[in-house]
Amino acid sequence: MPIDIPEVVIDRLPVYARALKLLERDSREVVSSYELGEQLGVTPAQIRKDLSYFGRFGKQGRGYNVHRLLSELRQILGLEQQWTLALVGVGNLGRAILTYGGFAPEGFSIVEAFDANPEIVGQCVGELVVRDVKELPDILHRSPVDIGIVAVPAAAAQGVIDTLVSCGTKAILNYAPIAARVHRDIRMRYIDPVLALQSMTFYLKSAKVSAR
Amino acid sequence: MPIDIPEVVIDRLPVYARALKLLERDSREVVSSYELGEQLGVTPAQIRKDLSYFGRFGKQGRGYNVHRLLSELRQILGLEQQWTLALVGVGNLGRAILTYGGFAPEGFSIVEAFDANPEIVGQCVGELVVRDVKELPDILHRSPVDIGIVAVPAAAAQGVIDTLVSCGTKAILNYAPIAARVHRDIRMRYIDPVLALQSMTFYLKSAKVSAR
DNA sequence: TGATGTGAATCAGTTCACAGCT
DNA sequence: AGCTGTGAACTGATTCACATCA
Repeated sequence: MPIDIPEVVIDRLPVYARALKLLERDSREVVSSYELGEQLGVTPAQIRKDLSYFGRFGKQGRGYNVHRLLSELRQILGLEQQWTLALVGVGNLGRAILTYGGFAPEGFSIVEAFDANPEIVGQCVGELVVRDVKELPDILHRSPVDIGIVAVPAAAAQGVIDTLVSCGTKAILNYAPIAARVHRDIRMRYIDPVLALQSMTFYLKSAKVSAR
Repeated sequence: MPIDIPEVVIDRLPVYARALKLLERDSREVVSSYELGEQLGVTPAQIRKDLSYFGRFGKQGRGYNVHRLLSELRQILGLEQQWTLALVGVGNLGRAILTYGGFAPEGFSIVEAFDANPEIVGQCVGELVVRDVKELPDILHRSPVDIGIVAVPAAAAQGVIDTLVSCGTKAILNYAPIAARVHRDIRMRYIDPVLALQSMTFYLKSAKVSAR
């Protein structure tokens, strides 16, 4: 059913949901596509068109009921559900991910953590005991997770991703700086601050004169 | 000069550069758009078209000289230069950013760190002493940085971004979960793992059956 | 009056396909 | 023979503009 909806549209829905959450917290009852667009730096037409893929949530002359629209979006995106995640790689970065407080309130709970380093295996980080990555297939076959988080060095990342996929993981959040190759029905998102910086410098270059 | 080149093209160049770096390390002399495309999951035509915005770097019948193309891309993107960054927000996340080893080898050096919490101000993290964010305008006016990194709570983020911009910062890497409003000649990149997860769940939803 | 929802028009990005070079 | 570079064709996304409704 939810196919042939452009992926860019899906990517924007969580942004809308986040803005609506703020509006709801401020007890706003109704919002127009114009106001929402203003807040998000998006055209009103874009918002209306995006939403129209999923239904008719607005009232002409009035706008959208904030609570109603938020709840529709949460339904559409599956944000009402609880999602389980397994983290692979408990170095600096992995630790920061484990202790980051932003996932749990959104329904994302990291239920397993793996590392290859024997000095790290067995450590407690937060609520979790770090497991040996060798046990990953066993553990995840027994109780699969919805999403894998990859925070291992570049050289190990493709292997880890392949293993996760072979355990039935259908979505991966990859922090490793590689262009991973996966079957196209596996969802992949990249968190890659270096890439982000390297594309901005193109625009800075012309302006930049001297070193500090 | 470098205007009306689509932004998506610029975003892909660092990806190409990264792949070329690997090839160079493996002492590969020449690579075709086909092979590069294979490795990156991109069509060869895309690569050739992207590169053609900047020049004719290939040899018909042969492909691209790896070293030459890498060095051209580094030039185009400004990766030969050293870039200075200021971090705002030295909580969990900020600390992870400061200790992350991936920036420095790419020429990005964090030269200032700011926080609003008096318990954090004055602490040493890595090489840096954390400054009070109140001193930020003074310090950055005196010695500006190229890029700001924002790792403060959502509620504080827009204010911090405005301050950075008023100090002449032209590019911002934003880790805060907000849709920031900035003048369009300020470059902004978002690092937002929650958004990434929330768009993937849309696709998982249909498949998901039971809870763990 | 003031907003939505949506076909149609436009704009942007990708892929095709092939001439041309080595 | 093999691959680049690039207009042209195509595909996809955004914006326009307006009928429609509260």
